[in-house]
Amino acid sequence: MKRPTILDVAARARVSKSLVSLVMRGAAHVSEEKRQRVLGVAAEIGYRPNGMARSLVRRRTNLFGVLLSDLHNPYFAEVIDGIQAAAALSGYHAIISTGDRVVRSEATALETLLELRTDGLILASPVLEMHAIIAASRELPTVLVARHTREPSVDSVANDDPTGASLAVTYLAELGHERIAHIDGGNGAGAMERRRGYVRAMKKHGLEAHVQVVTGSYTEDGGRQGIDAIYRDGVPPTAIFAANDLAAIGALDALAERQVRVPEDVSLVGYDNTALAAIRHINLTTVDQPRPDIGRMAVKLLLERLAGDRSEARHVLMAPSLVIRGTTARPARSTRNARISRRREK
Amino acid sequence: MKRPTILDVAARARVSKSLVSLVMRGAAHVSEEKRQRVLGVAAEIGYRPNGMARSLVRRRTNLFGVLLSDLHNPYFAEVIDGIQAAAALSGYHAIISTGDRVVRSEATALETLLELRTDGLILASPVLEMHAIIAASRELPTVLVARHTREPSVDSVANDDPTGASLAVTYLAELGHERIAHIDGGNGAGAMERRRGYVRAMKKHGLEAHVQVVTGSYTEDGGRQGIDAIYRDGVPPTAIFAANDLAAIGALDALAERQVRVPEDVSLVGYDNTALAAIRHINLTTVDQPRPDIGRMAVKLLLERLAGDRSEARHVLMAPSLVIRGTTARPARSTRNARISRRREK
DNA sequence: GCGAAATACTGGAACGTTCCAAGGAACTCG
DNA sequence: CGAGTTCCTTGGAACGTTCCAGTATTTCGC
Repeated sequence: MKRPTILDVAARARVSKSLVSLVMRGAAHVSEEKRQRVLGVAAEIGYRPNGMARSLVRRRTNLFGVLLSDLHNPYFAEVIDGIQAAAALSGYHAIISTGDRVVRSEATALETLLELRTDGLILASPVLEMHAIIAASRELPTVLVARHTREPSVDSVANDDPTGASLAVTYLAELGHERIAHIDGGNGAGAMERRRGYVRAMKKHGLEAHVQVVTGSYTEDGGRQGIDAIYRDGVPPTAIFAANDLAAIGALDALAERQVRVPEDVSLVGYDNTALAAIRHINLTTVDQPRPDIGRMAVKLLLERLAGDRSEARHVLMAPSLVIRGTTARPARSTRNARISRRREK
Repeated sequence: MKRPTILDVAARARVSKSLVSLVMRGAAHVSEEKRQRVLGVAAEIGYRPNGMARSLVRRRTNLFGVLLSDLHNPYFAEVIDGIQAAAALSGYHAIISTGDRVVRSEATALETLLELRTDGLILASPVLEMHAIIAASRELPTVLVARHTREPSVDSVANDDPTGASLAVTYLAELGHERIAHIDGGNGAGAMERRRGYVRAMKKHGLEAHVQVVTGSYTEDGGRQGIDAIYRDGVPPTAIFAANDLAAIGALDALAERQVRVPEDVSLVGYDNTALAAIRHINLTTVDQPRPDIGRMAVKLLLERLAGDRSEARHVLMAPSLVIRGTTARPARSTRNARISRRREK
């Protein structure tokens, strides 16, 4: 019942263990006769090389460890698609682990990955403290995904949040909106960058007078609270840019309760282009991140380090794009002002 | 720059490698003095045991391999929560791999897991052929999740789909509905069982005359097509049980297009209780599967096998439950018939 | 037809742990 | 106080591979 080893195959095929090793690795310069014999015996007795033993002597596992903050976030599923595709092309495999957004369990998951001696580490939006990340990066190539950093010792790849926010604002401004409010993501990852991008874009379009940022979060409730704040006083905006899709959906719901129609009375843009946004029932205009590309880039950074091509850190920002769906439209005529009207008539 | 080994620690702490090994594993009967010395040196030079070497000699990895058909399905995220929690309690770690619903890449992912010598295998709704699964189950404890089987050599744990369907139908019947239609899941996993459960429950409530099954699928489009079929001819039902949440949402959308109000004109029940269903904007009554429990049970089955407690297969069905939200109500009075009215008045 | 080069194969030494048998020191008990 | 325990500690033998240095054997060029 014991698992057969390379020695069992060798004995049975009447060759040395070294030759079996060569055959299993597909090496050249092996006679066809013995190759067939070894392969035959291996299949017959159900031999499968022991990856642990191989890794031990080769001192590499061909494994990338991926530490995910949260499996529930469908965002990461697509990043992993990219990781797996790129890793497979170079003969690597990804093994995924998670710490459920708890620092302690994330640390033990990381520890397991390090003990396993994975050849590289991809940390996707971890809640880990930066010093733990830096410590890991000293032991093996490490890339931080979807968490902004300027740390000189660890590579990173993230979405270009300011540009994404700018895409949303620019699109709304070009539709003719001026009073564009932003429901922000509180202190969520990238929320600061999106907020900053919103403000900068508003200024660029000469709309600094209409800048309105209300506090929200990356949740349905955050969006709902944002709407409450926006409609509490003053002239309501004609367009709202929410920090992410979930907040946008919360906003959508709160707007419906207030009998405010979308997009007739107010346009709404989300961020992330999650599966939710695509649901016809929701049909949300949103900013898409190139998730698979982010995963592929993470692997590329790892491979560069492994090849020894590079020792200084790279911080890559991937360009987002706008996905136009049904929650955006031109502002109602009454709210458009003269200047915009004129411009549109040119 | 080379990673320190147990020998480096031993030399520096002036003890034998065996003692270092004992200290690192937290063994009893080690003098406090040497323990401190070893621990101190280990921390100082950054020693971390090599898991590969350990696994090689111990002939176990304390790793469970989890092969996922599809990371995009949030369903599995919660199953994995349960797996990780239960595994951690017994000193195991889960490593996750996926084949993106492609038989070929699922097979190589499985191969990687086997070469890694994981101690157990959890196959979550794989698209793999059954013979490959049986082959794997001969090499190590294997449990099949969310894929029904009666295979005597491999354990399985799944949701009790007929019971879930019955919960939905029974609830609708008790609300007073008689014409309850079912949009099925085509040949998706568990679709047959849900269909069968629907028919059986209808009979149990004396509603066999109103059984109406239309072909759909586990997608938004499937739900939309189902609605088209239902409203094509005859008297429309007062309640619809969709094969899953996605189909229910497609149905919701198609119903809105036809100006049919939910739940005033027709009640709608989904299946799976995905995050989508909970969104206030959708607020779908649905059947919940105990996902974390399914994961925990999978680990339990593995541990039983590893302890040698059991050699014959177990096929476990977990009980689902109904989550009542906003898409269900009593049928409009005009459509209720006398018999039910009488019964309700008792 | 001879030396060099290519081809085909081999045994032993790693890789970094854990396990085992054993041995010395210190304690316990009648 | 002597024999048996218990407490610490140790070196050597695995675990299952790959790598390296080498040894035959064959092929090749001139």
